[in-house]
Amino acid sequence: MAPKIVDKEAKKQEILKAAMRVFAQNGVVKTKMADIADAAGIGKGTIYEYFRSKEDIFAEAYTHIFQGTEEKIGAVLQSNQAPEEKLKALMTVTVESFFSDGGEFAGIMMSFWSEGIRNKNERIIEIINLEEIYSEYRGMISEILQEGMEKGIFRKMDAFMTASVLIGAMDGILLQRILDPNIFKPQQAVEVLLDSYLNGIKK
Amino acid sequence: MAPKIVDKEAKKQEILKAAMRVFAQNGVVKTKMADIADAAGIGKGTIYEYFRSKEDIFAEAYTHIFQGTEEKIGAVLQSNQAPEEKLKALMTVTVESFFSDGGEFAGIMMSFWSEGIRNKNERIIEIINLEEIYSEYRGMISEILQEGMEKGIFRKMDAFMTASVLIGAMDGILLQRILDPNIFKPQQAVEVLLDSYLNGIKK
Amino acid sequence: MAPKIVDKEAKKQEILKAAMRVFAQNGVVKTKMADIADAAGIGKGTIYEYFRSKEDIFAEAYTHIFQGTEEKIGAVLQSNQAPEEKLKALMTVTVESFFSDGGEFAGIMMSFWSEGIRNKNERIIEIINLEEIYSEYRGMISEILQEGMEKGIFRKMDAFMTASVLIGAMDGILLQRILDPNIFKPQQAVEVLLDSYLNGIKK
Amino acid sequence: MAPKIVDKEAKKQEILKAAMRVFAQNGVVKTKMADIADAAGIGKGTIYEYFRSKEDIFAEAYTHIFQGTEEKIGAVLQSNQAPEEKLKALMTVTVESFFSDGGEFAGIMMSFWSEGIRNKNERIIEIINLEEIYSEYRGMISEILQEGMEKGIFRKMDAFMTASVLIGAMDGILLQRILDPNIFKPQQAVEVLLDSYLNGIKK
DNA sequence: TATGAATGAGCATTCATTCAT
DNA sequence: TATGAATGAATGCTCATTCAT
Repeated sequence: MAPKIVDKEAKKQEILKAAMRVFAQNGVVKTKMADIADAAGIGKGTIYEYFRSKEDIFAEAYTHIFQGTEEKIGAVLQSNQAPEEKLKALMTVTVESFFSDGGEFAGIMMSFWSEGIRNKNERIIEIINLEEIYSEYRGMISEILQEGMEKGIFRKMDAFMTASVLIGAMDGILLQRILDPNIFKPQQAVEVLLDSYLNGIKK
Repeated sequence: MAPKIVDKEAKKQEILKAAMRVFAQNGVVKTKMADIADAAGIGKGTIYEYFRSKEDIFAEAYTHIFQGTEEKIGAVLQSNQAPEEKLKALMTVTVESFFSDGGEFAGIMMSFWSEGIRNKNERIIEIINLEEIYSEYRGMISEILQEGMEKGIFRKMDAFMTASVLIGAMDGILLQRILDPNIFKPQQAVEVLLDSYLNGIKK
Repeated sequence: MAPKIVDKEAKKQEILKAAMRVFAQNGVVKTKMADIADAAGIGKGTIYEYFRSKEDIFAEAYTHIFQGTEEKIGAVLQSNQAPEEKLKALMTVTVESFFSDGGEFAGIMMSFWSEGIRNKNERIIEIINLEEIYSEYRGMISEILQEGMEKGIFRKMDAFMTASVLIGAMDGILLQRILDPNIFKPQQAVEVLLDSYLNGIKK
Repeated sequence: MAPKIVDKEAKKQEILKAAMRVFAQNGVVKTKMADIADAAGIGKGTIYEYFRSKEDIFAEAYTHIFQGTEEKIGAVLQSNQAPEEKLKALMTVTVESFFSDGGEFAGIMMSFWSEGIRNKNERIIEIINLEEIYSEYRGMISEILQEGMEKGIFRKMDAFMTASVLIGAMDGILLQRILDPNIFKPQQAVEVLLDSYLNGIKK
């Protein structure tokens, strides 16, 4: 009489995938546990066998999405590319991770993002610490810029501020793209952004 | 003989201010009518003497914030400044309107923004149509860029894409600033952004 | 410095009339104090200078309507008419009192009636005791029928039951007439009712 | 392994029964969802597992009550009885359906009735269209009367008006009976009504 | 005396979570 | 382990009544 053998971890991932699909569609707040259960093709109660709460699912989804990205970014930073190329690679990886999975991630990210914003003072900050994320990201870009300045490739500039602007630009581009998926290809936007940025737009 | 004399308009503004404070803090969805009432130091029922519904308050807050900005932007566009200056003025006005009122607006804006995002397919879209807003804004900037290209000031570029990137950059800058108010002065960021953008960062 | 002289009683009646108008239109439950105030052209608070509560207005309206009718009915009963005529007069008076005032009363009566029905077990029973009203009415008709039997004009019958049936018939007629004001003239219906009743419909 | 097995249809009927009990007692408007829940011995939220809204319960209760009656009436109309008998059967069926279920139905009917009255101009009219009900009923009786006149059994009369009077009489009888359940047996009243009506009360 | 601004109890409905099976 | 029936806390909104002026 062995218990039914189920790969708990696999099922958990299945539920998580389902949840992410619904989160992306309706936003986290508007997603009901019943919706997730339906999407996963299981009963409402079953969710609680794998997750403690809705918030828990949210947190795991968040982690799931960012894990891959962080690794890829690390690889870029360790590479020997020229600062210019490194910058481009960094932004490309970021944008791509948003739109991998057919752009579905992007919608969830937006949800995380707005959730992160509105929960500035609450408990979710422990899970989604946008401030920290931005801070880290700023650091990485700053370093590349610094490296470029030291190597005489970039002109003198306020690296910190420029990093902030670059990150902001990327976020904003993603936002517009999410609001209107047909507006432009994100990858293309990154190129325009970097081209303008690197070369200026003035004659 | 006479009823208590109350400046209904003034009181309405008071409640609106209170609501905006709470919206900024907790986000629109998480704000309860009771919270607004508490913040305004009045009873729950009293709110309904001045506003029809929570959605109504939301809409009025939104209008309240954006009214001034739109007018100022119009003035910039009508001016005779050079494209370069016009671009700078446009972005400055936008950023400033976000941080007028001691930065409190910014928090609410973020709320509107994330609300606009998460409500993409619903009724609030009638009030806050982010897509439309972005579209208009893109149009305005595109025109300036076009003008600059025609006048031989800017080099040839994809005006639409560049406009998108510029808007995105601005949004992203604002977001970071809201998340961490001490990070930089938004006005300063705009300058860095435009400087880099206009002149490039490559030597 | 004499106080403003107001005929309190007159004003009270004015408010009552206004209330009755609204009751007739919307039903008692759905009528808000604000509606009554509006209809009376006064402030909400002023109503409470003349009535203790909404229920109080309801009770007074009820009394107001029935007072006249009861007097008229008393007169009929005291008259020397033949039983047949008395019966007709009684029913005519009742029906007429419902449709005096342009039929406006009828609507309120319906409201009182349904209110009386639905409040069978509550406090309003003290005000509107339908059971008692019906009981009295049955008594009056019974007596007329009895008188007719004694005088050999009516054939032997269960006076109590017949009285009940007659009253019921009248009520039901009024109800249909209220639901569809164009269906028939109430007076005409009473004639048909009594004619059938007195003579039978069988050849 | 299996969820609690519940006969949803049975439970729904249970809740409906409970609701009808409370409706009969307090009227629909005054009945709170909490009352129904208490009466059914369940939690407030559970009601919504079986009904969409309070209005829904109301509509179902209404349908529940009338379904049987309409079928029985149809059977009577299709029968080959003499007009006299048909009339009697029709009224008997109607009255009986009111007092089946120990007279509990009658109270709810009253509630429906008064609800139908007071909501003449609103949305509930879609559920309970008293005018239509009366109109149909009038038609059915008219036909029987007509048939009787054609067959030379009834004397010439205004069939429409007489039908109205008969219906009214029945309603009124029911009302009195509901207000005072000990007053008479409804079936008995119908007999008196028809006897008087068919034969007249005059010698 | 007259007023209407202010109020909070009250209500229908939603939904995350529990738990008997 | 899986389920979904059951639940009640929570929320937006209404309206009779109070009371400062």
